[in-house]
Amino acid sequence: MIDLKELRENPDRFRNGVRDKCMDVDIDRLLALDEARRAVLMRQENARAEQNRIGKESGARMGQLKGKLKSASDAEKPQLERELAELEAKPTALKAQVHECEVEMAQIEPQWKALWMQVPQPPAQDVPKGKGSDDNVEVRRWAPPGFDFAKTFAENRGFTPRTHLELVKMHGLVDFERGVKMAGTRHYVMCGLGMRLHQAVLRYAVDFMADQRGFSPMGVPVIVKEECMIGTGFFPAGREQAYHIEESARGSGHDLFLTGTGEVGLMGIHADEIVPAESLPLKYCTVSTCFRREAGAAGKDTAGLYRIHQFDKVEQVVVCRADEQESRAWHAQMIQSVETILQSLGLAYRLLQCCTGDLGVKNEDMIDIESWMPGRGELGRDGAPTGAFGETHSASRLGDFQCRRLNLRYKDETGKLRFAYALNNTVIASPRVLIPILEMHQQADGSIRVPEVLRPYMGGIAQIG
RNA sequence: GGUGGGGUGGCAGAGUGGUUGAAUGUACCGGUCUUGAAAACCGGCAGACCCUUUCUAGGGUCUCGAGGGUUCGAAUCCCUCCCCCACCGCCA
Repeated sequence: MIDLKELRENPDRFRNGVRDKCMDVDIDRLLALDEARRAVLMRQENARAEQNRIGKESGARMGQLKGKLKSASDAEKPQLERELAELEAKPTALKAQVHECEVEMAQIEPQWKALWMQVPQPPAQDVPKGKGSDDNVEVRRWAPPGFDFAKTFAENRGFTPRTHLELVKMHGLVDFERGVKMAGTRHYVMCGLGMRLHQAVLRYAVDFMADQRGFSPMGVPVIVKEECMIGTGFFPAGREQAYHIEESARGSGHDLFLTGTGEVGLMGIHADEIVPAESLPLKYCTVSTCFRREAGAAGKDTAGLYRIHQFDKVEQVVVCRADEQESRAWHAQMIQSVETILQSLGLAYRLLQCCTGDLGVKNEDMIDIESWMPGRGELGRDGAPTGAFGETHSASRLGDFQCRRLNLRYKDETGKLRFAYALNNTVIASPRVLIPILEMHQQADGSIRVPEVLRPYMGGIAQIG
């Protein structure tokens, strides 16, 4: 969430942020609610202060009188009662005042809070303006030696590619029918070498981050309380995307939600903490199963491993000092890690600077990495797909938006408490990344060459089929 | 699932209706002492929010698991919920 003080001082920054992100949050209404809230708060606090003052002044006397009253004779009672009533008159009136304020507050506060939570982090200055993914700007692209983006797959490799769907069927790597039988649409069963490849990719990515980049691997909950979802910024906006375990409906416990990314568990670790400044930057990675309802995506990418309800992902996060330059440096490093991995897997990819309209509520800067998938895209003259980029990674800078929500702080050199800056990036998401791996490494006969870096994780197997 | 015991400041641990945001210990920070350290002694040591401000402070409200209630006044009494611990049962 955003800093309310900053909103009051510089509302235009947030008005523009909302506009540039093509969102609809009424900043002026929030400002009005905020002002109303503070007015009520002030009245309430003044009444309370007076109440407390009187309590200190004559509280003891009141207690005394009450005590006396119990053992008082009938003759003494009226006098005592009178004094007591006199003493109680003022605080009783104040009590009513406080209650009045509470009632008003109960009106204002929920609206104020709800609206506040919706205000997005404004995009960084240098993020290109745009309406949606069509306005994203390509930063650079890379292809393995011998692969030229200007040519078709057939021209590059000398044969027409099979789609990953054909390849997994051919080698029995994935069983969609039985996945659907058990769990419905967008579910699948990973089989044999398919499962091994899936695991190999994940293990390789975790080991890379731990060994080559010094990130601490963590195992985190994938079913979490609502606070974690709100704290990490996925709720309220993304509520429809998350599976909801409604324990409350059973009359016990609290509701839980399945996380759609390891980011939730990783960032939740230090929620409500003041971490030692020396411990920054925190560099964590995790491999976790991710669950997504894909609400609103009906009919989109229905076939294959591209858009599924359950997958596994290695995620990396960095929590660093509240310093934009440092955050940018980490962003670059996290992206570089991914590029190293993709290159070692022999995949072709491009980096896209996402435009303002393609950003979510919580990020101020986002780079998407799309891998080339030869089996995707329009059909060519020969009836085979012409290939297309498909998003496999997303690297975000969140400023202090997420840590503010999570209440994750550190003490800076001057002793001031500050909300840390957060970043996150996919390391590898599988099985989606198996699509480019299978399609890029297929041979003319349909067999698949296993990228060398994965072989140690597959018992040395170099080829599938 | 059953029974019992608990949730108070970084930790430990008092406190059962009225200057208790909270004793005490300990940890931590600063100082004195010391060649240095330890010990001892002195001082400091929660956070959020609101208001004012000569931009450095000052004032106020809230917070003792969470929420609600009783009361002039709640850490303390009542209700609901959550969590933790121990033992038993069940179980991957």
